[in-house]
Amino acid sequence: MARLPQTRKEDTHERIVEVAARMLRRKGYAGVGVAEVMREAGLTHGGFYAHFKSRDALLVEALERAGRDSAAAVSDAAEARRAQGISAFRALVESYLSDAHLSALERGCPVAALGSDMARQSEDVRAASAARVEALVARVRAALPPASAEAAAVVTATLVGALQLGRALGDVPAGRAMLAATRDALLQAHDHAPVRA
Amino acid sequence: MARLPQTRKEDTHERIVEVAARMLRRKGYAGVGVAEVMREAGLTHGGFYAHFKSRDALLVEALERAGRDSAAAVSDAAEARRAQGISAFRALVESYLSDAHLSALERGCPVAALGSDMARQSEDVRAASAARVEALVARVRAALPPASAEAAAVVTATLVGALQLGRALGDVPAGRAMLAATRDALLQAHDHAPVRA
DNA sequence: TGTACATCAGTGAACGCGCGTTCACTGATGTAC
DNA sequence: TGTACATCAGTGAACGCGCGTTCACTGATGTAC
Repeated sequence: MARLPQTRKEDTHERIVEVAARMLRRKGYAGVGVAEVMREAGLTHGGFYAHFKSRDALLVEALERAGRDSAAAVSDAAEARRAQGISAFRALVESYLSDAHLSALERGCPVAALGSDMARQSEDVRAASAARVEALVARVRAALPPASAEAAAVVTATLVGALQLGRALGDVPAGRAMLAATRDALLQAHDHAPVRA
Repeated sequence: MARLPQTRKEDTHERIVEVAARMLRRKGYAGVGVAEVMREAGLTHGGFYAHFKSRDALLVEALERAGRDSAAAVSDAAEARRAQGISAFRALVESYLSDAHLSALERGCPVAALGSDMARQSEDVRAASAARVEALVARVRAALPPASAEAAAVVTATLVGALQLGRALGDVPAGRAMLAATRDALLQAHDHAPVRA
């Protein structure tokens, strides 16, 4: 499994990125501190710059890691639903807008966790963030029937907005109501009159 | 116009809040610094605590101010469209998802500007933020035909998500395409089969 | 198999800086007579 | 109308703290012979 097993340093590097990927979603861009990341990875902050050119370089790697992990988690949940004969689109919507995702901030979708701050980041970080948005749109498009592919952007906006507002409401029942209303509307629109943009 | 014209101090207070309301949307919660707000209001930072109990207290007032101003701006733009015989819902969607709103971050909707960070704030600030979300949902509901009132939550999520992702894409044409696709889909759904959640 | 040495990952002290908050103060405004 | 004084808005220095970044170092790992 380990190709190029330059293990010592690479293992540490990966551990730092993993910690940062979670902290990034839990606390936002501004909440990721070099010292705290290193401490949570079991190291002292001095060694940080042997692994990353700058804090921003860590954020770029953490974004990619968060996107990959979250996509895998949503895909797994969607696959489990598909196995029960549910359509790909319904499986994606039900997984993304699940109560589990609502409360899984630090392991969830980075686009929902960071969306409103993306435009405020340095150029490198902003580009890596925009790439996460585009990857999410692509995943939504892949789950839509070909005839509705142009609806990918709207559906993505709806998914992200609903998860974010559901969390912002603060009250768990209110957040769940936001998700339930959005699930129903998206699935109804899809069933009765496949969305055509 | 000036009721209770306790002018000197009240004028200053209002000026500080106005500066903070813009800075809050331009730079996010973490970007609002006491010293910078005071400097931009033409004062020194020492006087801040004669006006506010804490930085958080300023944020609460700034959120209310930002919500009120942005709602007024969107309402004005929507009214202008209504005057041309357009439905209230279409007028709201076209105003909220306009290219002007896309690039008016610091004067635009605070929910789109701050959404993903709302859940991370202190209790007071989070509550004031959630109130902005609820006020936005109420405005959307008021613009929907009574039979579609239950769609207010979904539509709000879609509007906020689209504006935010449009800004996150960084590239202006790409952002505008996100808004255009969302406008089309929302208006088509509304015209052909009034959304019923 | 054992010693000598180079490499390398991580340590910990230090830097300059900006943060939110406090406080003794100044100087202008406005009231009393 | 003019002087004496209290009030009040705003000033500026200072506090303790955490930030990102740098750097001389230590001590463990691994290679050479």
